[in-house]
Amino acid sequence: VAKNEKLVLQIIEKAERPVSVSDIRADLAVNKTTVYRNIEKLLLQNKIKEVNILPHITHYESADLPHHHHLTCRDCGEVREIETRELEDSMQKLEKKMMRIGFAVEQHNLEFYGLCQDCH
Amino acid sequence: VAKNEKLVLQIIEKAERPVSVSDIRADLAVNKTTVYRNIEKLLLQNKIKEVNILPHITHYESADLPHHHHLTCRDCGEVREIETRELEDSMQKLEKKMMRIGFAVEQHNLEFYGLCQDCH
DNA sequence: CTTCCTGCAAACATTTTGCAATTGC
DNA sequence: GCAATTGCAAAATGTTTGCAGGAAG
Repeated sequence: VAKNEKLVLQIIEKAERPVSVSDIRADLAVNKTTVYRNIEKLLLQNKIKEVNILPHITHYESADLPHHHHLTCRDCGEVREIETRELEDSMQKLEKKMMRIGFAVEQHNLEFYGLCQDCH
Repeated sequence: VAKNEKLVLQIIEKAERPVSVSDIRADLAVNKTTVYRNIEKLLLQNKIKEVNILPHITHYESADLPHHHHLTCRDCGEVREIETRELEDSMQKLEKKMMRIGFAVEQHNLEFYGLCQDCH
């Protein structure tokens, strides 16, 4: 396992919120190409996941985290993880329904946007 | 109301699935800057909505459509609208819970990805 | 005449690719 | 020595901005 691959993974795992490529580069003095390539490897190994907490900038988080979704403040950008246990039941029912119409759901992406307490 | 603004809106409204800027440009021979600027106006007037059916390419759809979400095939890219009425109840409960912890949810974004019948 | 709209070129941001140099077994 | 990893420059996308010309009222 290459050194930078390990370092990129560590940065993603230790962060308390999803990180972007530029977040990683702020912590690790390597070429951006190297970052992208290591992210690709980590995605293929299912060690990290892509998340879309904001349009146009892909963020990544550890794949070891329990299933959850995000709450992002449109003002300060704060990101909070949110438990959606109740929702997952209805979600699974829905996905089974989709299966019956021939669509095999592999993934869902749920993001909440709004204003946090401080910005409100 | 400018001519191109109206034309962009018509393209978005008549499409049966969310369209990207390049989809619009394939139908309308105007500069890309014009498309982006008209989209911005239409968003401000709440006539259209941004949707993230795929990473890295913003799509738009009419804001007149009833609230719904999308099912996107990762192979052929087919997009289907999906009723999520059951889900919206649990979703609203969740959003009220978030409100109680001081987070005012303004929007949620829910996308499903998988394989359609043909690609399966 | 004045405001709004458009096109063009250039800038920007994110991501990808080709190639040559380097590292590590 | 060979395969995997890296850096650099360049390209490919998607999006934004400044400016000048043209359309519309």
